[in-house]
Amino acid sequence: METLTIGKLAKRVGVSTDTIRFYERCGLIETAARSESNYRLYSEDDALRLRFIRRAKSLGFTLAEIGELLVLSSDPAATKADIKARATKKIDKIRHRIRDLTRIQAGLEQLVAQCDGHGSVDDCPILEALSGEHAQHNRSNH
Amino acid sequence: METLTIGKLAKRVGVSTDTIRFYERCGLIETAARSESNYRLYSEDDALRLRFIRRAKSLGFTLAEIGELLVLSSDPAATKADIKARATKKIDKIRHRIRDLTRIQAGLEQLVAQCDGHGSVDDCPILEALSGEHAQHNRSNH
DNA sequence: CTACACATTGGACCATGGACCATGGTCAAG
DNA sequence: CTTGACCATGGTCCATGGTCCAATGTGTAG
Repeated sequence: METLTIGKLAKRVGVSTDTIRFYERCGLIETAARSESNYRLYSEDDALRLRFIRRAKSLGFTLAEIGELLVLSSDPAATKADIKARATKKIDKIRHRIRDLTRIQAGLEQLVAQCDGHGSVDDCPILEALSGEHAQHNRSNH
Repeated sequence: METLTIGKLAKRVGVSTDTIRFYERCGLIETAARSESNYRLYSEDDALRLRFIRRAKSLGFTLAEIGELLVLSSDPAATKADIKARATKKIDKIRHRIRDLTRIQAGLEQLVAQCDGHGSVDDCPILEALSGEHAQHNRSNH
C-alpha cells in the first residue's frame, strides 16, 4: 500500500496540511502512523475519509456531526435508521434557518418598499422603522 | 432629563449591562457621561439608540453594518438612497444564503429518499454517497 | 556540500457577539 | 456599621473551522 506524507495527502484531497492536523487533534481522523523520522504516514483509506469529511461539510454538517457519522459508519450495531435520522435532523435545522431568513428578508423588503430613495435621511422610513415609532416588533430570533 | 445607570438602561431596553459596555467598546454608542463616582450615566436617547440596534440586529444586520447605519442616520449629507442601498445589499446577501441552504437541503433530501432506513449501515446509501462514488473508481473493501 | 522543500510541535490568532470572572469602589436600607 | 445590590476595569472564555507562526529536524536535487 502506497504511503503518503501529509503534504501529498493534502494535495490529493484538496485540503491544507494544517487542516489534516487539525482534524487529527479533533479526533475526526485517527492519529497517523509515523515514519522513522516522525513524519505522519497516510494511506488511501485516509484520503477516502478526508473526502467523506469534505462532502459532508459541503452538505452542511458540522465537524461534530461528521464525527458522529464516522463513528456510526464503523459501528456494527449502527443502523441505516441512525444515519437517516441524522440527515433528517439536519434537514429540519436547515429548513428552520431558511424560514428565519425568509421572514427577515420579507421584513427588509417591506422597509425598502416604503423608501423612495430620494433626499436626505431626515425622514427615511427605514431609519424611522428601526428607531421604533411602533415599538412592538417583537420576539427576536437567533 | 432623567439619567439612568447602566443597569436601569439595560433593564429598560432588554439587554445586559455587559452588552452595553461591549457596544461602547465597539463604538456603537458614545462613551457615556460619568457621575462623580465614575458610574456611566445614560439618557432616554441612549435607550432609543439601543433599541435601534436591537431591531436592526433582528433584521440580520451585523454590528458593523449597524454602526454604518447609525453614522448615516446623523450625517446631514447622507441620503435615503444610502440607507436603501444598505438594506438592499443585505437582502441580496440573505437571498444568496437562502439559495445556498436550499441547494444543500435538496441534496440531503435526495440522499434521505434513497435510504429505506432498515438494517445495518453496511450498505447505507447516504454513507456511500458521502464516501465518494464520484471521485474514486476503486472501491476497495475487505 | 549546499540549498531548498517539506515535516514536526505548540501556541497564538481571525471574526462574531457577547458572557463571565475577580477585585475593588459606591450607595441605600436597616 | 453592616449588608447586599450595584458599578468599575481589564481580562479570559465560548463555539466554529481552521490559518499562521517560529524554531527545528529531515529528505532530496544539483
